[in-house]
Amino acid sequence: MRTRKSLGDPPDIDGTLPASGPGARAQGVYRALRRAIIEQALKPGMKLPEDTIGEKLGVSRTLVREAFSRLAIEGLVELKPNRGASVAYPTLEEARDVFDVRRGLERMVTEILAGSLTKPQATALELHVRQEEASLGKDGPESIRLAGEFHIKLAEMTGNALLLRYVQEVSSRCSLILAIYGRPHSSECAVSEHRQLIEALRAGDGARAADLMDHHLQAVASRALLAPRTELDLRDLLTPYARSEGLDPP
Amino acid sequence: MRTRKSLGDPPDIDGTLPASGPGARAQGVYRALRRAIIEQALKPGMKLPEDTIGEKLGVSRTLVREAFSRLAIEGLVELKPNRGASVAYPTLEEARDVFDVRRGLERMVTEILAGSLTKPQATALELHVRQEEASLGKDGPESIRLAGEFHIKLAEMTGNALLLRYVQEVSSRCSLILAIYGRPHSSECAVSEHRQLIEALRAGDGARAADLMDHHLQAVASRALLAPRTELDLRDLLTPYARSEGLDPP
DNA sequence: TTGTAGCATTTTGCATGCGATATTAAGATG
DNA sequence: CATCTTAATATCGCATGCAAAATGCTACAA
Repeated sequence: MRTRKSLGDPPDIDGTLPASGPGARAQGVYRALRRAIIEQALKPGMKLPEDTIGEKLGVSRTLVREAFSRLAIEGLVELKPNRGASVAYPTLEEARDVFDVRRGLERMVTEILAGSLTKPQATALELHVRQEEASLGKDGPESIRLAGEFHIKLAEMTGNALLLRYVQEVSSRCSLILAIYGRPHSSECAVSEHRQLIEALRAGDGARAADLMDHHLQAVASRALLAPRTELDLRDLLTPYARSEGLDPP
Repeated sequence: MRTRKSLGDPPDIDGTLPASGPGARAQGVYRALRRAIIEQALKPGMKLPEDTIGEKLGVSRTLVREAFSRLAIEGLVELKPNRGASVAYPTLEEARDVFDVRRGLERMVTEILAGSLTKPQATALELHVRQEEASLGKDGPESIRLAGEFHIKLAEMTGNALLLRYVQEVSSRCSLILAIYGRPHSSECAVSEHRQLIEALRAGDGARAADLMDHHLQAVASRALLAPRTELDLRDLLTPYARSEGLDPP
C-alpha cells in the first residue's frame, strides 16, 4: 500500500516524479543532487555548502546532510569532517576498482538473464536499443542516458533487488568517472554491442553473453581509463582546484 | 549538555575504539547499532525508537537517524515513513537475492586473488584458519565471527575498496539472515573448505578456487535457506510479531 | 613583496523544539 | 459484548539554534 500520500492528494502522474508525504522531500534532495552530479551540473570536485544547497532546494540543512551522507556512501560526494562536502573526484585507481566491480556485477546479470529471459523482456530490450539508435545522431545527453539505462534495465530483469542496487551504484560512479577521465565526445556504449548481447541472451548462450558483456565494458573502461596522454591527464587533475578558486579554466 | 570531549582529555587507547573528534560519534552510533544487530542483541523485527536509542547511547535523535538511514541502505534496518525504524526482517526471497549476489562477489574475489596472492597473504590466511580451528570446540560466538572474517580478509586482499565494501555488506546481511532462518547450532563455514580454498589460491588455480568458493557458499546458503520444514518456517515468521507484542515465544 | 598574527565571517556538528502523524486508551453506542 | 469514536500519548519529520572549527580578511612586520 502506498502509505505516504495523504488522502486528498492528487494521484501521482509519474512514479519517478517527486512524491509528496513524509520522507519524500529528503529523497527528493537526494535524487536532485544525484542527477545534478551525474549530469555534471555539479562538476567533480565542486564544493557543496549545506546551507547554499538547502536554500536553493528549499529545504533545511538537515535534509541536505542526510542526502550528502547517502551520496557519500555511494561514492558520489566526498565528506570531510569539519570541512564539508564536495562532489567526489575519484582517483584513477578508484575508477579502476569501480569498473572492475562493474564488470563482475554485470557478468552476474548476464549469466542470470541468459537462462531466464522471457520473450516480452527481449522485446523490451530491443525496443530500447532502437531508441538508442534513434538518439545516436542527435549527440545530445539523451544517447548517453539511454546507453546507461540499458544496463539498468538488464539488472532490473534479473529480479534481484540487491543486484539492481549495486549495478545502479556502479553505473552512477562510472558516469562521474567518465565525466572526469572520459573523452568528451566518446559515446560510452556501442549500440551494436548491445544488439549482439540481446541476441546471445535470447539464444540462452550464457557463456557467449557473459563474454560479450565483459568485452563491452572492458571497451568502455579502456576508452576512458587508458589515459590518452599524461599531460592532458595532469591538466584535468587541476581543473577542480581552479574551479574552487573561482577561476574558469579553458 | 556538554557531551563532547574537551581538549584536555587523554588520547584514545585503541584505534578501533570510539575515536574522538567530529563525526566520530555519528559513526560510533552506526557501528554500535550495526554490531548489536549482527550479534542479535537487537533481534530481527525489533522496533527501534529514535529517542530511546539516543538516550541509551548518549546522543541526540539526529545522530540516531543518520545511523538508521545508513543501516537501512545496507539492509539491516527497515525504515517506514512516519512509523520509524525496526531491525530488518528479510524475506526468504530477499535472503536468496543476498546469497546469490554474495556468491557472485566472492567469486570475483577468488578470481582476483588466484592470480595475485602473495606469500605473506597466504600465510596470514593460514594463520586465520588455524584460529578458526582452535575456536571450533568452544562453540562460542567466536567461531562464527572468525568464519565471517575469513571472507572479509579475502576481500581486503584484493585491494579493491569497493569490492570490500560490498562483501562486508552482504556478509552483514547474511548474518542477519542466518539469525532468522539458520539452524541454531550450525557452524556457518566448514573450516576444511577454507583450507582447500587457500590451497587452490596459492596454486594459482583460479577456476578451481572459484568453484570451491561457489560450492562453499552454496553449502552455507543451503543449510540456511532450504527451509528444513515448513511449519518451523511459519513459526519463525510469527516470532517477531509476538515479540512486538511483548510476548516471549519459546 | 612575503609571511603571519589576530579578528570577523562562514560553515560545520549536533541538540533541541514544534507541528504532524500514528498508536494506544477510554468511553460511547449499538 | 463487540465495535466505532474520540481523546491522550508516543513518535516521527524536519527546521532551527548554538557552540566549535575552519576560512577569509586586514593589518602589520620582516
